[in-house]
Amino acid sequence: MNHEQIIKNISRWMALSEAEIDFFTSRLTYRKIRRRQYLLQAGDVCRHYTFVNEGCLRLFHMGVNGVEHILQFAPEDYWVADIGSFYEEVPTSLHIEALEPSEVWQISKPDLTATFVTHPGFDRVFRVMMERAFIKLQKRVLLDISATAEEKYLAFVENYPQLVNRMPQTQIASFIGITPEFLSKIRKNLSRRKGLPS
Amino acid sequence: MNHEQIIKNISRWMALSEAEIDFFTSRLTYRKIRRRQYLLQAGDVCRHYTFVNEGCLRLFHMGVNGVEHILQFAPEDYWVADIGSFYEEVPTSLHIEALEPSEVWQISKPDLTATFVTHPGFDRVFRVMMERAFIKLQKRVLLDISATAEEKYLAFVENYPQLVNRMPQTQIASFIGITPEFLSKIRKNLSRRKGLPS
DNA sequence: AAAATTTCTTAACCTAGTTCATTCTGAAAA
DNA sequence: TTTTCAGAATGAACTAGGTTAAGAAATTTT
Repeated sequence: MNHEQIIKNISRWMALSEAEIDFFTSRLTYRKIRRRQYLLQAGDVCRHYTFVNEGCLRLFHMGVNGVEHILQFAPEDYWVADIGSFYEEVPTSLHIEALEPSEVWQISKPDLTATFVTHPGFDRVFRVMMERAFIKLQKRVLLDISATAEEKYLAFVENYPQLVNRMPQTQIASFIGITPEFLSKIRKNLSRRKGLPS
Repeated sequence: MNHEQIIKNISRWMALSEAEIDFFTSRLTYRKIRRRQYLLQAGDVCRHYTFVNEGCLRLFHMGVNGVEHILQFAPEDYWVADIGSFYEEVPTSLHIEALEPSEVWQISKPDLTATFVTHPGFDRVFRVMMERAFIKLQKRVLLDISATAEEKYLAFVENYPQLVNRMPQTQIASFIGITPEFLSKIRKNLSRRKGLPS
């Protein structure tokens, strides 16, 4: 429960003074979360920005038919929130759930706003964080509209190597936008082509 | 060639003082662009943030086979840039091209940086702009991984009503991620189902 | 206003990916 | 050690969407 990881994370984007770090960390809350526990459910307002210190969360949408689509995996060192719901304080249509027992830091909107007001440097930190997230998402859109399922899977393997052998295949399929059955086929093909040494 | 539109655009996110507006506008450059003219080509570094005052641009990717995929339409009142290339000053893999004769405001990275440094309020403006863009893009990802081609088209009609009867169908198809032939089918189906009054 | 080019439509055929049903596997309970 | 249960694999039948090609319509250019 120390701040090391989260400070390292935000310092990536901008040098921060002691005072800034102290102010920010004093506003954080630490939470342990059980597997399957929800941090956000459709209909709620997203009240916190969440930083994952350990474990893995997912941000997902659930269709009328009960079909789930994963918008974001959030393993260690990732931020997750429904940004629209958080800033506008409107009900979300998404869910955030722990896929593993996890530990997170959270900051509420009032506390984050206070941080922005008293230490404007954080506007820049969060601007740059948004830019990175945007660029990543844009690459994903390009894949989604242009690539085959196999290409999308290979891109996933490249982008989230730490998750490939950690998440059930059904979750990965739900992130890529294909059925688990088809992902199974793809994987078989790939391993057949590569040839598994005895 | 006055600043009305662009000032209105950025003021949406935050109240700006006279001084801030003056500083910012003094850094802007106005350009008229012919149809088909490129503002950015793969291999170049994206040197400007571009605001569209009139006309319409597109940000797109061109695959090896020559197939184009549109990441963003930028009609009046939109901003467009390859954000990654712009901030990192690395070569882009994207193109920005005018789909119509257009008129734009541009700001270079040095000028935008100067703006951030002397008037930190602009960090907030651009953070909020990024957030909006991110939210929109996240909705698009959800559609891309979950919806049928018809649903994607109907969402496009809802999101860009001003473009539906203004852009060639082939561009719309390239944004949605389907072939123009199939979009033709979808449109026929829709108009048949709706029944066109004599 | 003719020529040239781009865009749209249609239709026959093709395939990547889905659906559904069944079996298999392995880890956790008990 | 057996039972349970979620996840993974397999395969057959199906369908959304792609491909190709050719002609018709619309726009741009001259």
